[in-house]
Amino acid sequence: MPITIKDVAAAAGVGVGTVSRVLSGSANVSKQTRQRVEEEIQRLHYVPNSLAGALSSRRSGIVAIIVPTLEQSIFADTVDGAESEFNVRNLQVLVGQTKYDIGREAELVKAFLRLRPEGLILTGSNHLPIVHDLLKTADIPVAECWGRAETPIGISVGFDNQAAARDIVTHMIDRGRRRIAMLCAPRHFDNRLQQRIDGYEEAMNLHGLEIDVHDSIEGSSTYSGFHQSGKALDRILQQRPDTDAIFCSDDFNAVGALFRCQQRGIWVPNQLSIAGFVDLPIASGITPAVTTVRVPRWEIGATAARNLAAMANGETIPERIIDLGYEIIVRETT
Amino acid sequence: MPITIKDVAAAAGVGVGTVSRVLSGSANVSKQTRQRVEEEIQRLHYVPNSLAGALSSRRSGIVAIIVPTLEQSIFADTVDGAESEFNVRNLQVLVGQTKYDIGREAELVKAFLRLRPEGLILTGSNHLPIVHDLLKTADIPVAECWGRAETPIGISVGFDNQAAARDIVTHMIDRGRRRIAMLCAPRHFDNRLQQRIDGYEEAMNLHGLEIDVHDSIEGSSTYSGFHQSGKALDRILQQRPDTDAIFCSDDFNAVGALFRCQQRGIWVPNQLSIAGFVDLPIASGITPAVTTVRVPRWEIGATAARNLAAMANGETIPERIIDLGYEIIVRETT
DNA sequence: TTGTACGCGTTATCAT
DNA sequence: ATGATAACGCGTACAA
Repeated sequence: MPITIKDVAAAAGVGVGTVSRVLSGSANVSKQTRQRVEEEIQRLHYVPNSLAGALSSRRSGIVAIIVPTLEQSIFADTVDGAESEFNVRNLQVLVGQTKYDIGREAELVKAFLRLRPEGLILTGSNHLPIVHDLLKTADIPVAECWGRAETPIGISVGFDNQAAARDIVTHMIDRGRRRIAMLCAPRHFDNRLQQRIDGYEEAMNLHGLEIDVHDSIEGSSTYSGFHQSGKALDRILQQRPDTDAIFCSDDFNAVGALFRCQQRGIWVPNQLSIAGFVDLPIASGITPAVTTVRVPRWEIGATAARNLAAMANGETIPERIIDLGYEIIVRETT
Repeated sequence: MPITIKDVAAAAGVGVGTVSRVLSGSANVSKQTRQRVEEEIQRLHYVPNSLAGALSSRRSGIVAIIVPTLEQSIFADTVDGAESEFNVRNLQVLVGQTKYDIGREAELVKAFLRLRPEGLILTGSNHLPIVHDLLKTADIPVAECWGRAETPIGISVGFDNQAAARDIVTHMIDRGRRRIAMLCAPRHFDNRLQQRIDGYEEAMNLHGLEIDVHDSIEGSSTYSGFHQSGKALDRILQQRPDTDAIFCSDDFNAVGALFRCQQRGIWVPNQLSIAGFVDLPIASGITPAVTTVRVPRWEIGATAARNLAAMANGETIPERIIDLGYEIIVRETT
């Protein structure tokens, strides 16, 4: 019932090979035949079956990207970047969300691999052993994102979370703060947040300051609003009223803490200094604007996509570890 | 080189048919053979080729969703919902961003259709004619989202944008506001924003009030921060200093306008009333909390996915037009 | 319960 | 420049 390349060939009075050549833009087709074939393609609304093409050519034209979540626009921006770059290269993009579950990541990898993608983007570098096995035998270009993997499966595209955290905490110390607490989002099965904690501790230790890390959320539930960060702020100040600065593992928590300060009449930054991480639009939008670390979340996806596409075409990538850097954005909260 | 079902069959000493049955969970396989086959699958890290399977079975296990953008987390939440529901049904999800370009949408549809998806989710109901043709001959389940299409291609999953806008503007009128301006995001090629304008005008006309619609951004560039909404607010108040309320086409613009008010010392809601649309986390997070229309953005994706999956399985859907409704959330800015 | 063989819709090779 | 035909890797009768 569905119309195939044979129907087109028959209608145009040529062989299937010729139609295939027209479709792939091969030069070895005469002007007239090409036009006749193209007319039939139009007329019959013929849509080539890529599944069959992929099976034969061993190139699926499919790529995949797996992120923790599409909420909060953090990784969504990475998917945005990847999709944008893949799109212009005629690569179709599969997405999957792990919801911070390393097991679901493995399931997604397995499912995607069946579709024989020409490249795969993963978030972070903490994967189940089976994922490593699968990826090794699949032998396709792989990019691990958002961190700085020392021994990446394929390539690594991201930035140094620990150094970024260290730098922004150092900035607060330079501003005269001494009792700096850290407000941290749920760490799930991810190690990027741990790296940020490490960076915080690195800076604090270097200056002989006391470490004080708090979870923004009790238990392991997922982030659901600014009020949670506000309550976490309350807890911190209750335990240590002389806290003079708070480093948050992301802007959401920083903004939530800031709102709570405004409600309680705590003067930011004079009484309390606040810094975030990621640099979401809201960080620069609110007053006072939030000091934060700008991370290249869109570029991470875009760069990973570009490199994967190149590798899929047999090109060789100069650097296996691509560090896109970060930037300390000093605003009004510090 | 890559290992196929034949390799597994040979290794397990059975026919390919048996391996296929094991893979599909068919009951007609003896315990022992099944186990032997499964062992070999494990040992060889065999990953079935879905491209071949799809070609043979005529079921790709692929679905696709096309949204305007993944920025701002508005449609990203819809993709989140869709992915979540598709995922539990073992359907792999292709995503595409139109970037508000109706032509890019057509290209994406064309490209996705080659992969023979079992379902397709589109945003809105304004498509190029070619898209209608393609979809008609493809004959697959299609869902149009975020609006309330009267004559959907397949099904429609969303809410009544015009009624929602009308209701929230009516709410402001009920609160005693008379000079209500509308601050509108770039309308691109989308008609949902036009429907919100229609709703605003409907409410205003009903009460004999004067209509005053402003673009949040000069030209057609895309939204890039709260300050743009702030400048738009300045323009509105400059032209009509007696404006006593502003209805914004989305929360970003509402929040941007609110921030500007705070900077300028304009007392919200007493001096100026502000309402948004969508109900993003920031609307309830900031102080004063923003009155807005809560729209079921995650549910839109999830519901579309569930119904598409059902239709792909040959089930019949009771309603072609699924209206998920909306909710006026009155907070502190009105 | 199991194996065999055909067909799915392409691409690619080889003649012509 | 073009046509015929063999893979590609799997599902699925059908036969055994």
